[in-house]
Amino acid sequence: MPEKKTFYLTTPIYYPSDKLHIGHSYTTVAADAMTRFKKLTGHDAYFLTGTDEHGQKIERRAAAAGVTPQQFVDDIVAGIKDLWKLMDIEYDDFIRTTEPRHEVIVQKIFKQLFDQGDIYKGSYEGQYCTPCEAYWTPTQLKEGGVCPDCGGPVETVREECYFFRLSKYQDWMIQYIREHPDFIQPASRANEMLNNFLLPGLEDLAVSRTTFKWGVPVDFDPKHVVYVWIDALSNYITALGYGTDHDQLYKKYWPANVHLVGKEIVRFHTIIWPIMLHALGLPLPKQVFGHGWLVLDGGKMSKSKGNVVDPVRLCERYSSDAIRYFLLREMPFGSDGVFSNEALLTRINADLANDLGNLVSRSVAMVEKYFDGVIPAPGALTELEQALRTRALALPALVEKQMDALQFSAALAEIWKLIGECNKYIDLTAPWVLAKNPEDRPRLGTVLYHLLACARAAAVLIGPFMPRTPGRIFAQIGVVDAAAQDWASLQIFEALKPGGKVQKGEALFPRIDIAAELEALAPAAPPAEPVAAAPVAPAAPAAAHAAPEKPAEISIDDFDKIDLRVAEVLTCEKVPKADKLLQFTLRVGEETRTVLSGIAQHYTPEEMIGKKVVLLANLAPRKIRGVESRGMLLMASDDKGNLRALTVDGDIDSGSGIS
RNA sequence: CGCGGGGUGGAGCAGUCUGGCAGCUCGUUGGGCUCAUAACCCAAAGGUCGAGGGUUCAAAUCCCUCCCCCGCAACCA
Repeated sequence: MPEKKTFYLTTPIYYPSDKLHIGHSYTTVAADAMTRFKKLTGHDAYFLTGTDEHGQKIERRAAAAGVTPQQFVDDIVAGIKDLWKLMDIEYDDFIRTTEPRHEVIVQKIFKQLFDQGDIYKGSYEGQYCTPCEAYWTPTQLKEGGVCPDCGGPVETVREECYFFRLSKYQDWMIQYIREHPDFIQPASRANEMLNNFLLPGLEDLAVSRTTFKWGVPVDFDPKHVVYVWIDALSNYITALGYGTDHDQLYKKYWPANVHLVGKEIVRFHTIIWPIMLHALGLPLPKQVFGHGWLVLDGGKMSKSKGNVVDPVRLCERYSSDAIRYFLLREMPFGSDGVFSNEALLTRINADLANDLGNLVSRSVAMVEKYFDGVIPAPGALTELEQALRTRALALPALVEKQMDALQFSAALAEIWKLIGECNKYIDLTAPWVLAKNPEDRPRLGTVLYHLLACARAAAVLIGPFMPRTPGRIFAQIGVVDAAAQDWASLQIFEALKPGGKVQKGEALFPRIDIAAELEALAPAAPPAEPVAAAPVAPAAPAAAHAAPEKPAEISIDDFDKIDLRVAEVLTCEKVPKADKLLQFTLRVGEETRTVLSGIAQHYTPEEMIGKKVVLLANLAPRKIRGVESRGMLLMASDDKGNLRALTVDGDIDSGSGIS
């Protein structure tokens, strides 16, 4: 018996500063499906996921929440593990970068790179804004060299810091990518890396920080902590015990077959990580696959838009298998895809309820009705059965081919062709007609047997994608033998034994009333919006849409702090090199002032000139693009991305107060 | 000229590398069937393949120019 082929697969380790959303589920479900598929096809597969728990952001979040960083991440990680359980994610290991097994090795790696001269101590000199605690590059600074964030002065600060010699390996990396066209997938991302980062030249990378404490200390220089690059990326080997004296897993599984990553972090996995490994003298992962994003109707998912999709809610409502199916089926794995509730529900109804669920239901119902639930033996075959068998027997190879290219959607489409064939086969053979003539009874048995046999094959094949469904199908169609549930059994069309009993059960995927569900899924009523019909809406500054929670109740005294004025637009022009900015000159009573507003995508300058608009007049001035903006124009916006300016009903002098 | 992705029936997409009848799912319309979860099956309508030019016997596909959309960056509500 030869050793099983190993297959090591990873997801990124997620940053536990918030609950995860459906996008994280997407990557992880894909990894899980791939792992299950490899295990099903006889590989020794190993699936790693985890969390990247260090860094300033978590340190601050924890402080804001009044807990230690460790408590903070423990809490969120517990929620992440619950989510993976809910979605039937069967990882072989879950690494947390705060675990000692990881931290010790990170220190060791850092030390080794330092000792061999690939990490050196230098200093980072930059323009630092103390109130904002941020460095700015010369190009980011505003006119007059002030902080782009707060408009205050910056100072040249020199911070001691360790650097990793990326530059030394740049040419090697370029050559490696060119010589290994499969290393970065999809291929278009390789071009992106070369053109954007490698060919222009790599700079050495700052790999330590002294500005925060929540990280792995550099053991030989403890005022530094190891920055995210070396800390987080190392997880893929520290989890395997690399660098310890119990490194069997590392020896067995490294190099990884594929790192699944979102397209936003392809860069780190295809430049920094390979160079790190190369410097350590270790082999590189065979492939980094940068998949696309789930994009929402209204654009990218983001907390500030309040359009984050919560996987827990969807799984509880429609079953994790249905959600897993949707994620894997809806779009090709490399591209972006649109997520919408309607698309989800349509998929569930069309593919799972109508095609698959109903096929099992009608097949089982006929066996019960015509054969008292006993699986009939097949008799003589016609071309129809031959065609069905040919397709079913060819299917495993087709699915495997698609899976090896990480084309989950295409793999599922192959399986659904068989399901479609079966539904058509029922129509062509019309078993209910056969049932009326006793002499057609053998033929009827043949037809029903083939339906059950195909359902069995489909059930085995969908297991990696929808782990809960095969068992439910087997129970209904009378598969009890474990030998009829594995990959090898797919080469035996008759693995389903005649004589067994079918058992009609609940609908596998109940059909959904889409209109009603869309209502139910609609987000809680959006906060009252400062709509144009209420020109003097005492609303929060136009950022209301960015805060899904309703603002706290305020008193009239609070409102009195806000100085709203009618302002007349004297001039308006586009700010060069800024997509969204319009620069206004406003008359506010006797006064003239300059205000910038990021509405260029909604209004042309010509449209605005002459309008009487509503100005928040006592907002602290702020420099934007080097121009001081004194005040803010009030805008109404909805969650569809529409934006309209508040104006005054009828004529009134500019400068008039608003209350 | 910052980087990248994209524009294909009403919607969402495949096909483009390697030129050869424009395809899939959903939706719409008509028909069939009654085993089944009002499911299933068949058929039809619907496309200047973003625009223009070029190469070719032949272009969604290759070359050139242009327009538009999205993401990153920048900036902003």
